[in-house]
Amino acid sequence: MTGQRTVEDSPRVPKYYQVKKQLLQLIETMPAGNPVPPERTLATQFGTSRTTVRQALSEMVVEGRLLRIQGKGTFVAKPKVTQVLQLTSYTQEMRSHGLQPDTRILDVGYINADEELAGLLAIRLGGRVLRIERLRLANGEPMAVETAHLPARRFPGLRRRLDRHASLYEALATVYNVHLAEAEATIETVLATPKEAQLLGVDVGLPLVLHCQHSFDDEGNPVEWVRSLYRGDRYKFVTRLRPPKERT
Amino acid sequence: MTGQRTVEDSPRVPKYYQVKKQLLQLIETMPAGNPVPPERTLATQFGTSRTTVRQALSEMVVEGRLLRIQGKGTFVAKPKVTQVLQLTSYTQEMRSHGLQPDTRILDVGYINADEELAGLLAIRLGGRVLRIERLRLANGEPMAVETAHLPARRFPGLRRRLDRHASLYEALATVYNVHLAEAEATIETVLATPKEAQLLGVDVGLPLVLHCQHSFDDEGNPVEWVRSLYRGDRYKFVTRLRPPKERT
DNA sequence: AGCGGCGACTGGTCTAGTCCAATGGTAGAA
DNA sequence: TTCTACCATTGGACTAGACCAGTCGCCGCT
Repeated sequence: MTGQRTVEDSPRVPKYYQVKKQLLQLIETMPAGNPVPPERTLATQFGTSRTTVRQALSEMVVEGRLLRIQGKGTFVAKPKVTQVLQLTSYTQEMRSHGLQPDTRILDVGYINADEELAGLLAIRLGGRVLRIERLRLANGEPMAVETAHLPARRFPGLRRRLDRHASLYEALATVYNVHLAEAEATIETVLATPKEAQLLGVDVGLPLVLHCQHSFDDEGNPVEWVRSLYRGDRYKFVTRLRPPKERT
Repeated sequence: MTGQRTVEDSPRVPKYYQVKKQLLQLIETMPAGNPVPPERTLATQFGTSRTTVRQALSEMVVEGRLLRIQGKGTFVAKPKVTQVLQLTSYTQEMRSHGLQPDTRILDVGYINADEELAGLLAIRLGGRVLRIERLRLANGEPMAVETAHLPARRFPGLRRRLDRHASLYEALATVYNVHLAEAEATIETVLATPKEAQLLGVDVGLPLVLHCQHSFDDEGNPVEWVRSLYRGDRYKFVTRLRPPKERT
């Protein structure tokens, strides 16, 4: 008996959390890729319902410790990828991790800027925007979905040139002599919609990291606005911090 | 009838996700703090089980759209706080949002550095480390749990001086003439343990943002290592990005 | 008036199922 | 040998409950 919890000391620990702790011990010494016993087996072993086991497993999936595949089983997951928050292309970033990058264009087209997008890209309301939706993979595995928005007028013919360059940033530099100098990015937690889940090969509702980046060239003009969704179970981000600029 | 999903086009949309979409419409025009109907009522209205309703509600809680309080009800949540990723004190940060900051010391004590901590703080293995665990509140509401680690030898008497300064950083500057110049921070998704959940006033398993910060003074010496847990439903982070330093 | 207890109501956890969807192996047919 | 169908196994989603824990209002007693 663990004894009753004290009112101010020990929080009530749900049953599934106890199961989670036991599972953490179980997989502690397992290498990535190692199979974990099926849910129904674990439920029998732990003397609990399958729902309770599933809850424990789900948390471990969210935290990137396990990988669950419907019809196949549950496996110990690979370590998270550490992504540096900086202005660099996805291709370069993955290569620096020794991973084979790949990009699939999901959709390319022109849209008209609404008020928000017009403000972000410093174009007029209704102005033409090139929208590029891409799926980012590493070693064949989906890692992120990105939707970039660029002012069409500033980069004529960019759409046709996308295939000829290793990355969008390279195309901007080579063809238009535009170099990204700085960006402002926001990061927050969101959950995978059914469509995003399908693209990323995860279950609906998995926590994702929403990263919105507003990039500027070296003259301070806005170049793009990119909305990226990263798998929260697969990524860890790292960045440098400095003190705030002094107020004058 | 919505028709069968095409294999490559439309993902299967779970029933709870349909419920979620309806709930999003329901709360769209509601101000923060507005009560949402109880789960059992919603289950009857939507003609579905309470579990299915709960799943939809849970996702909206994780995303920071709803706030659920056991025994009380479910309410439309306040907008997320945007936290700038920079070297500034919590107190200053919250004030800049027009929020009333408050800090409660949970635990202060000395520990001996293990290998990792010794490396981080550039002290010898087993060296004395001041560990400060704090709960951060804004307008009386828990927002984050922080555990700071500083080399005890470098800052003698710091423990006794904590109460006399508005923030730890101010104490470091005033008493020891130490100013933080730069830090390296990692950010990743974790889930609230029972203890963390209790401290933050949330349910076990709520996604949190784990922020680990390794700070240095203007001579490049390590000053602290801080592990912070922010509520993912309450925070959005913003930062500035630059290109990587050129390789020479 | 203040305090405590009780009950109604709310959300949190768990059980025991059932059914659906995805995976992969095996057997049979071409 | 190759392809297809079937089946067993796995995880995903959902139902109908039951029980627990927290909140708050109301009523009765001091």
